[in-house]
Amino acid sequence: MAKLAGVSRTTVSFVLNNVPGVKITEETRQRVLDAARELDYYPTAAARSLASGKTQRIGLILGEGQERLAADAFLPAFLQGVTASVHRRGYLLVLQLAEDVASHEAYTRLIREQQVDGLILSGPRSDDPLLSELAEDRFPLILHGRLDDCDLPYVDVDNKAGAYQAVVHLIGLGHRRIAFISNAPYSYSGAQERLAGYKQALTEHDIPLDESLIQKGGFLPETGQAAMEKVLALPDRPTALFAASDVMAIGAMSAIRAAGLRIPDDVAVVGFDDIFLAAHTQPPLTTIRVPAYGLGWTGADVLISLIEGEEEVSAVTLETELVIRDSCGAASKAGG
Amino acid sequence: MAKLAGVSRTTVSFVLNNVPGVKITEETRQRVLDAARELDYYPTAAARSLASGKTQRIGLILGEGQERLAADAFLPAFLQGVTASVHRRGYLLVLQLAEDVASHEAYTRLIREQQVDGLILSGPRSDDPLLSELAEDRFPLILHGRLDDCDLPYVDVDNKAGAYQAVVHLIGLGHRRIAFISNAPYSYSGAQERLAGYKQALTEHDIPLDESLIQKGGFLPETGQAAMEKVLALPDRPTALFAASDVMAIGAMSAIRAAGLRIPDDVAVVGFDDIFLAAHTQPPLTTIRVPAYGLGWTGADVLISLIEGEEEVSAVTLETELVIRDSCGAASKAGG
DNA sequence: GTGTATAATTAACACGTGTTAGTAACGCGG
DNA sequence: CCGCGTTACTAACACGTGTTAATTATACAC
Repeated sequence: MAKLAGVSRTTVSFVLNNVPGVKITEETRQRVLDAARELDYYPTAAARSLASGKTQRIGLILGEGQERLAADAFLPAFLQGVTASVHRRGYLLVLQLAEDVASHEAYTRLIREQQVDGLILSGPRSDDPLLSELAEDRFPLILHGRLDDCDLPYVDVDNKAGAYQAVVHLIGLGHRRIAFISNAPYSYSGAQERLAGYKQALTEHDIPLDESLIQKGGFLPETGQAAMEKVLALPDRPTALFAASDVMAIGAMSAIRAAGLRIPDDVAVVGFDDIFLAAHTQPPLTTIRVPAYGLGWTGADVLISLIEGEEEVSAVTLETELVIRDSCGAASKAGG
Repeated sequence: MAKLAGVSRTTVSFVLNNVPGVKITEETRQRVLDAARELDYYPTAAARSLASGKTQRIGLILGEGQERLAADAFLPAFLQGVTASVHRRGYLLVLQLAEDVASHEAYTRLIREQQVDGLILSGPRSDDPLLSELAEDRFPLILHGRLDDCDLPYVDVDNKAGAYQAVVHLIGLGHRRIAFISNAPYSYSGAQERLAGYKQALTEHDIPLDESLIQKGGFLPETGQAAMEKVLALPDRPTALFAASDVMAIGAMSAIRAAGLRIPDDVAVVGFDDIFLAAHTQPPLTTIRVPAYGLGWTGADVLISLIEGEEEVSAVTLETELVIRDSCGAASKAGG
């Protein structure tokens, strides 16, 4: 305690916390600050938390299974955004991975032990009863990824609009038989929304839906490859593919090459995510850019605002951007 | 407090913590446990920390700049390993990213505020004075990545042996002009070690070193591409490339294709890391597999052992593994 | 000078747990 | 019935901070 150096102790607390409504002489204030600097004083987190009831920490729960996480080229930028925001607000980040978010053990401890002031929950499940319970308790909670039958605040990218954008681009290039490979099981709302965007684009351009062109993908590139093989085996194979993730696109491109077809001449490809390797596939991948950093940053920022009671935010949706490279054929057409 | 439900309060602490050397009747023990279960009691972390002096948390500092992190296809598996180990030991993980580990603000707060019991420091810098200071204070600290002039315990992969393995493989396929592209600036010990392995392999096989074949890479694929372009412009271009990271290999492959050369026929390529996309490049990449999960797991495990005073560990080095795919030409040679 | 409002500081309590020292209950030999 | 050792429990203190209420110093008007 820095009281030894100065004169008081309560005063130290007032000075260091800049408590409003308390008048301190400029002289004593300086004396306290000097002493703190000399002793290299930092208040003990545990004591502060105990007394104030705030931890100055938030938790990030990543509810992704092993395989999804391993193939998540997205996480680094997302984490970067989260930590940047958290750091700016003077908080710390507690990270927890869970095989399955629905297994409560993952975050009940964090909440019940009061390890954190709030949570970002990535990959929520609609069948999680604890979620509604937390919502009732008004525990500060932000979802990363929309949840249909739930009014908890969330942060997400506009998946449907992004997919729509991608497919309209392909339609604009003259394609009418466009295959779809999902980025994940449809229990993930993101997968549903990207499919919805695909369908909307086709419908609005009077192109009939062909269920045989719609394939399920997973997280690993192999699943994209397998899905594409099925589609290529159809009697009337598509001239274009919209893969709902870049990883799926990369797997699918392996299948297309293996079938002896050229990209984009025989099959045009558009992906989703714009992972950092998308610019270095063969050919470079046209894709929908997702602001991973921004998602993380916003999620943390909104959560902390919620914790500090500044505002009442319901939901934030970030926009995507079409990045045109070579795999869709637009570049060569423009050139020719 | 669950004392209301039972009879005491100190007893509750004894029962829940299973304090050794204290005898409790089986009956009261059950009564306490029942009450705890009924009230869904969890001890408050802050109070526990304050009283015990332990936080049951460890910190992970990632000292990677923006660009490196964005291109780190490695982080997910590493994090998975860390969190799995941390969780198993009943700890929590506090994650902090720092543009530069040498900027102390990144972790002084964590230590001084006693937010964590120990730290894993990734990407340490030898010019960091605080490191030796912490070493003297005997603050539990594990480095991820070796540091030459420092005797702090570390966890790392055997970079030199891995590189040696890769280059010997190429030599075994008949190559004698083998280019090298580093995975990072040489201020990173890992980059130095991989270069050392390359040199050792050549020397042991009586192949003279050609400095013009040794190029500096960075973190982004573009740097690998640029490095390869330089090498290909040489009058006597190499027949093989050892890229010290898969990301460099992917960038280099773009350059090789752009030069109208075939892989592996004209230039054989071997990478390093075995990121999850390595199996889906064109052609699939032969590479050195690094146990990212194991690195994370071991780092956390060793740190916690250190914290709990179980053992005195100095350093752990994990082995790499050669994964043969198509880009080195071994497969086609075997087939033909 | 006296009373009163205001400014500056501090004493004292609270936060919820771990832990040491001490007390009450019990058994048993004498 | 007493004394002593063992067992089962608890009272009381400690951890380091935030915060309210009380205390002392200062300023000002009459």
